[in-house]
Amino acid sequence: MSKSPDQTRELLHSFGLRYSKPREIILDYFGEKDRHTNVEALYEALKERGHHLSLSTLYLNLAVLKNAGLVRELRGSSGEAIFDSNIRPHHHLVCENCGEVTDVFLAGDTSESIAWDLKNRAERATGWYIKEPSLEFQGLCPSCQQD
Amino acid sequence: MSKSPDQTRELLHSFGLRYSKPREIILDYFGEKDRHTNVEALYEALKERGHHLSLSTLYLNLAVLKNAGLVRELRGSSGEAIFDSNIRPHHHLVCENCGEVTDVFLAGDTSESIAWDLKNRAERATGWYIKEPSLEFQGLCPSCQQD
DNA sequence: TTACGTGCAAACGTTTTGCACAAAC
DNA sequence: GTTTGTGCAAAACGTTTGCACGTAA
Repeated sequence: MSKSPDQTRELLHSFGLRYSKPREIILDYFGEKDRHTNVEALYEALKERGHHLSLSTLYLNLAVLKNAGLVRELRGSSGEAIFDSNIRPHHHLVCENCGEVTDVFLAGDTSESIAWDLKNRAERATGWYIKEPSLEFQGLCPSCQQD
Repeated sequence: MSKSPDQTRELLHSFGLRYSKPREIILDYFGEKDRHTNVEALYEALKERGHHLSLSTLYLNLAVLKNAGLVRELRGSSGEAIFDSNIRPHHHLVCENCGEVTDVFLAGDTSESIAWDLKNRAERATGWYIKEPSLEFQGLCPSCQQD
């Protein structure tokens, strides 16, 4: 469900950000469905749709949107940035072979409470502050398991 | 407890690897205590001890030692490789501010069984194979919490 | 003696930066 | 009118590679 330019403008303003065309294009892309994409892939995907945003614009705006809390950043198996449009708390599986990323929402809020429990215990054990009890597992996606 | 060259040679052979002086130097460094280091920091630390190993030698050997299971690799908050000499199952906290990494061993084997439980449930929910139920939390270390 | 490890320098992919111009407010 | 965003090109950064030489087995 893509938003109108005016809705996007309001959304950005409500997060304290200026409106710009590139920001609208990026948010439209992410807003369509849950997506995980690295910057190069985003660049290509937008180009295919006729939107030629420079890589520096993408990097800058992804950082801005991330700081505002509109997207999440995670790391692929070789360390590249991957941006996730789903900001509801959930976990990730990253395929070590092909780089594919999938979300995991475990049944009910149980997985969240387990993650919170781990977070709380780790905080007590170490004195650290843990920002987000979101977990990233390395593994193999179904199709890469067949090798 | 640093090993003698002969012990290091045997250790490497028992993992199917050849002995070399750089491998001994790296293993000695990691063997002294639990360490987390990125490649640049390892390079500098070894140089201070009078060991001038090239970066390519470090990268290559860290990959070799990792594949053999003698060290673990994780990712820092900006995506760089960090190598961990402690290969017992445990979790990590990564400081988003200064990059510091600390190990978390939660009381008893409970945290491991929780992690295994999460792993099993995520595998069932998604069809993925999850290699290692080791978790990496992003957060702030005690000294960076004071900012 | 054969396979493998080393160091150097060059190449590589990803991300950041400096700058002149344009757009948002 | 002032502040902020954009695109380009160049630079920076972490990592990998090709190659001639040295070392382990």
